[in-house]
Amino acid sequence: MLWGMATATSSPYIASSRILSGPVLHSDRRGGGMQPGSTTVSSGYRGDHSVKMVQSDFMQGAMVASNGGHMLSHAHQWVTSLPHAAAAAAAAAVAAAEAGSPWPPSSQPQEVKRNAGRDDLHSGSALHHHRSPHLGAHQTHPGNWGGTSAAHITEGQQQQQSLVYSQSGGFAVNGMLSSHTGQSLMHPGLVRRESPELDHGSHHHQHHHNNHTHHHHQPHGVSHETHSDEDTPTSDDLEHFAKQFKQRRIKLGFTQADVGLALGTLYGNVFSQTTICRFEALQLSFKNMCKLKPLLNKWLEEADSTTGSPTSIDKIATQGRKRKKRTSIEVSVKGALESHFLKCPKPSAQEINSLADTLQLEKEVVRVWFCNRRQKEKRMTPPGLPRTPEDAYSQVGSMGPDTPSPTIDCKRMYSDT
DNA sequence: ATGCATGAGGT
DNA sequence: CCTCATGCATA
Repeated sequence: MLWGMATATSSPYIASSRILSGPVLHSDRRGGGMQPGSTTVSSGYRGDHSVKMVQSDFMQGAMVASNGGHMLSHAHQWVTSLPHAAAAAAAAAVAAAEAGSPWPPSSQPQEVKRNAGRDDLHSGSALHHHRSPHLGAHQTHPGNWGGTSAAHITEGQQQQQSLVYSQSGGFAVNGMLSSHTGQSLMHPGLVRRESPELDHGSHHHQHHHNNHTHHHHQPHGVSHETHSDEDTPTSDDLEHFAKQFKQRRIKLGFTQADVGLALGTLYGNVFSQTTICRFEALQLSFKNMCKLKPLLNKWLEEADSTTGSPTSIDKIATQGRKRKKRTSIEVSVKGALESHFLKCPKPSAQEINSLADTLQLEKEVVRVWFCNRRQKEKRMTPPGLPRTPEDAYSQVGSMGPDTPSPTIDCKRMYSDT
């Protein structure tokens, strides 16, 4: 009954009552209209209307509905909503994860606050974004892990939002799921294709992250280094965890997609392969990493405890709405954009306009490109970091407060798979 | 594994 | 319009 309202309110993509709008197309046109022969792959949508629905969307919708009752207002051009009865296993959200922990050390103002899961022992830090969450020792260098530290990011407006998902279903929680797609259900031990770097926590890979988020434990409580806990982890923690997580995951024979799905059935939040992948590669923002860690950690526990649990899983439908076809930007154009980005990461609307014009791209595309580019800049692991097993470059980081890191570029790296 | 995209929130 | 969390679609 939780979705009672959802059904009522219904949104384009919710399969509440059969709204079947069928392919209601609007003459698409976003921004400026595409140029003929431009790089963009024409065709805003393809003609396949598959009936799909993403749980997350569903949930979100439901939530919104229950919360305020207001939800999306505009139908999208590309949307082709489809009715679909959904049998989801999710419910309201209690959630609470008040996301809030930003990078410990960073000039960027952000609230530091931990979720109210349970313990919260920090002494009442006044938590005023202004250094020292609880230990305030650090805080120096700018933000940015890979040092790409663009000096240009001369501003610091960063906000954050809270996510309100998560819920513990009182039901339908059957731990692990293994997709019998062909690679699950194996036993740890013989799986794994090749993993040069094997376990053991004896290796110390100190990365060059200038983030000297030293891990000193709190004045009281938690004092284990095997942080599997939930205090604001240090980036070191995260890195280690991610690494370990990946290892285990692989050993257990799960794919990133499996995990994402399991998380959904397990805790209510479904995640895509992409997200899991990015987590493992530390390509998420620090904050985001912190938020996901606990979940993945739980999964891990469940996973190996359930060793061999043959719960079956069902592939729920995916995708529901039509997206604008992904625009492929030519390399040369990308180069141009890159250049501009270096000069000015945040071009004004007008600059974007002219740029778009010059490059013959839709304004929107350019705008989004910059947004994505900026986001990328904020990820923990600068793309291209010697993340391969063989890394181990002990480059010893004595980098202090500021890491120049001139090289923002990053080269490819080939790894397995 | 990643590139481009969508959307919720905030200004 | 931005930031941020996420993910479809792709290379």
